[in-house]
Amino acid sequence: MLPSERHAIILNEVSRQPAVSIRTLTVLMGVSRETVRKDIETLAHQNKLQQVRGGATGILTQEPSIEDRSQTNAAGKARIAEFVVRQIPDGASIMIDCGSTTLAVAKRLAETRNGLIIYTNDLKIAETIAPATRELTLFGGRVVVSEMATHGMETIENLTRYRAEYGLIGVGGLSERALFTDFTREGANLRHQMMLHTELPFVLADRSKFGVIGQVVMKPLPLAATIVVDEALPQQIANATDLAPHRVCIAN
Amino acid sequence: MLPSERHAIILNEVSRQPAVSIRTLTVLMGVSRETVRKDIETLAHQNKLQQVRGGATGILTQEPSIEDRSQTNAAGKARIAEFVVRQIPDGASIMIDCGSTTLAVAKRLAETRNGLIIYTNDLKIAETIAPATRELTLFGGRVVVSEMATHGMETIENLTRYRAEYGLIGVGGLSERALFTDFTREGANLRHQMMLHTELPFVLADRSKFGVIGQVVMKPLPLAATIVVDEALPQQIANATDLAPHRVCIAN
DNA sequence: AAATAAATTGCCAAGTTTTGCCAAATATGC
DNA sequence: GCATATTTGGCAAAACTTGGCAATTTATTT
Repeated sequence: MLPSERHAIILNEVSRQPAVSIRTLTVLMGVSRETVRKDIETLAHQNKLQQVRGGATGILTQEPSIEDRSQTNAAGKARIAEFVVRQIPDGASIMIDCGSTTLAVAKRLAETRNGLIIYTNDLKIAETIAPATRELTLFGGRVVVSEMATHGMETIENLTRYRAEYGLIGVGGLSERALFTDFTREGANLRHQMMLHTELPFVLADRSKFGVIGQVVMKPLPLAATIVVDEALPQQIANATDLAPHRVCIAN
Repeated sequence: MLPSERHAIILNEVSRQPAVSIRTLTVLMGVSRETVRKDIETLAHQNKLQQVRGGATGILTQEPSIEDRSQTNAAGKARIAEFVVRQIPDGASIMIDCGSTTLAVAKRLAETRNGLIIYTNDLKIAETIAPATRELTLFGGRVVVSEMATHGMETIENLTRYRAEYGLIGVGGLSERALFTDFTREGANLRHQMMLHTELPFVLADRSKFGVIGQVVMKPLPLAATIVVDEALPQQIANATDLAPHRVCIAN
């Protein structure tokens, strides 16, 4: 039994089960405890699995990134993600905006769908959803390092060449006075263009966005846009007349 | 038993099983250890299988992730990285090709430089080098998932808008007969364009590329191109006349 | 619930086996 | 007879096993 064979077996085991014990592996492969332990050590060093006392577990793809925004109202974002994913079938073409809310949807899509055709300007989303794609297109341009996403004129130029069935679009804020707002002109412009280039744009706003007013007011949404929130809109916002023509869905 | 017979048998074995040991093959074919080892060496060199300690495995045991490729000749790549980084000052503008060798350089740049202006088509490189950048531009286009980099016509269109002082360009193979080669037409084209859009293109080829012949032959390099290797070129390659006008640096 | 005993596991070092690599000798094919 | 292929032998490096001991976990007793 070659080392590489053993490695393949171990990786196969941890991929099928949450964890494997060294003991199990020794009888399975007919080598000593110590050998198995060192194999696991090697593989752990390569980030192929995680070494734990008595054996190994699969790598936890959930890296605890310093993304504080992803933590904000994570439960609400997960509910929105679950709701939106139910509307989208395998093989759909989707344009995905950057942001923590859309990232939550991308994660869920990666887990439950495949053969997708994806367009995005967010590097992290691209990486997350890559395994579930048939085609993956990244809009080029200047990278805003704090968001790890491309923005600007060139990005929009890139974007306007494409058209997708579904759109997943975030917002900076959603308030009574200004309705949809964003923090940068470039971001607002990009999001608006995304909505224009998708058949069914979903505008995602978890409750941490309620009452937030950004510096840039967004143009009125296309009529096809569906607004998805994780709890009922505050009365003042819901009454805003400009919101009336749009479908508002509460994910739960 | 002819060499070609043995090769056929070995390839047949690795295609039916995940791995074969040298020992098994010696009794199967009735030849010595050393002969089998050299057969495997030959076939591995032709990319027909993968040589591992004690035997061989099929070429597609599992997708050769970027992490794995980064580990082949990691020491050589690190030396190349160290050498190249010494040529590049803080604040320089650099165009970086995708690949494991260029990734090694990007890592080192991130550690020791800052205020860089970076252009790249590789998502992983973008993430790695982001903290050290003053400006970071990603070329858009279709993402090749196995490499996590954009390729194709649109990427080249994006690229041709820019111009940088330094270029870090990888290669698919470097051989006597075909000189610089690549595995895809798109990749070769992209790399060529990158060289045309930089003042000082560094072509990086660690020794794992020596003797490798890709399907696509690259156009002659611009005269400004400097070739960086981690050990002296084999004599046959060094003698190739097309290489004469270029500066060849050995990193050590 | 606390203390103790038993079993499991991690880690280390020494000893054994296997393997890679090199060079010389031998065999094979043209 | 010459060039190439293969085997052989030897050495160093790497991998594997074994046994021991301390640390940790689990079971049992008080």
